[in-house]
Amino acid sequence: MSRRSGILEFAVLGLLRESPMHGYELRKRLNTSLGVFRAFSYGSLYPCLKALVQQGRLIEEPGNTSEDAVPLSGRRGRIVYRLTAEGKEHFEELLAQTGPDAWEDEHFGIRFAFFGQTSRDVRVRVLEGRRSRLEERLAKMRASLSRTRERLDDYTLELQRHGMESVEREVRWLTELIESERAGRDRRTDAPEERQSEETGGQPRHQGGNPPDPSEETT
Amino acid sequence: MSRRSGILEFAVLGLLRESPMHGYELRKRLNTSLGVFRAFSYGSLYPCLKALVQQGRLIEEPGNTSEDAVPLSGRRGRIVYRLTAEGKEHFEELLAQTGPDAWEDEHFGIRFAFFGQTSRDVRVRVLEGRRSRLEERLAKMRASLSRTRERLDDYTLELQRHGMESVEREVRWLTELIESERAGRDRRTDAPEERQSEETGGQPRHQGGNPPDPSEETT
DNA sequence: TTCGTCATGTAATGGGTTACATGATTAC
DNA sequence: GTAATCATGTAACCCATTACATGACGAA
Repeated sequence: MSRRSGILEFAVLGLLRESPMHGYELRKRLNTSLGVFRAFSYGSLYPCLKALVQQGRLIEEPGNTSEDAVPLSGRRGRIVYRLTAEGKEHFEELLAQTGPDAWEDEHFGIRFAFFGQTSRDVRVRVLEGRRSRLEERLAKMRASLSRTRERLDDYTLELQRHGMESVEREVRWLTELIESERAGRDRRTDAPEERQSEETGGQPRHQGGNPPDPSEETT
Repeated sequence: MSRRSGILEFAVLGLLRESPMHGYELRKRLNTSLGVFRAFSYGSLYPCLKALVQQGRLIEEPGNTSEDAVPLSGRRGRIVYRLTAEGKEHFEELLAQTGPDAWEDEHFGIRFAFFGQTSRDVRVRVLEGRRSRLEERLAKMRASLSRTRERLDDYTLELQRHGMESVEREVRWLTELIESERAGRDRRTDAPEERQSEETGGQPRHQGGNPPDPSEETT
């Protein structure tokens, strides 16, 4: 019950995979690192966490994360959430999915944000999917502009012009990204299995234990 | 009951002010002219229309819009909606509002789309509101980038970089628009009341009676 | 006669927000 | 001792979507 699909679950699992956190902090990260697009509220976050616990993807642990300073007497309850093995597995399945959802406006951003944990071929597929999605949209916009009836006033026109430019810009951006993904050795359907190491610089995941500084609210 | 505020109502009133239409056509216009951003479905449109009728802002009229060709036997029911005097008044009130909602992502686009029917000072206020909203956002992004802890991987970084560029681009766009609005004579809080005529070319509103061509689905 | 498009509608659901309630801890 | 921030949670609502049901009409 309560499918709890959607973007939030994905983001939560992704962030918790990097390191365990409690809800309050999780929400902040959601609205800074990833939150350029969306801002989540506690009203959605906590129920989501609960559901994930019930599904066995997360476990709750009592407070004091790892900070030896300020050790016990952690503020009130302070429940730290950690991914279970099952949760990890589930997240990896989600990462591997390249369904048409992956390149819709809302999903794409969050997918991209976790590209660091995504295999190269999935990355490329998502980028290409996104690009062709946008190209469809462009075609439609151009068609609608050339339809001379349906006369729009100057403002509507300006709005569409600006919109189209934005989309074109994103297409160029995607093209660059795709090329640079391919540049990392890959003649397409040849090599038995890529070794991935220097491609993105291989940033270390899971450094575990965040600095004791909570940093301020986004307001 | 059923507040029915939101964006849809605004768009519906705005489109119907330009000329009466039936639901099906309305929806198409929603998804082409204005729909660069949002796509509405019948499931929201029809209930909205009904509510507006109940509130006395719209009246339903039976079929055959004004097309002398294909005169009677119009496809099934075909209910044409027309703004009442009260509806018109209500829409004008909405147009005049410059509450902080007006420059949020979702609202701004639709507000802009009806700038043709908006007075210049409101236009400027909305544009400026939007711009300072985006500038706030930029400041926040820059702050979060300079916070060196909170180390993000390359992809997250790239995403934020691209996001910031997009926002900066929109800010420049807004600035140009604001300047060109001001260029239309206006030394700010001086002139008793502007006469508006040549500012946007004064496109004729309300040409009344749309062409008999329904134009195709956006699919 | 069947298919595609036009055309209208409803019930169930979805995925989130707002506002509220609670309380501990820290800084002044 | 009081205000701000940290921290967790719930209930009520919002605004829309999906899937479905219905049916007329024109063209192949």
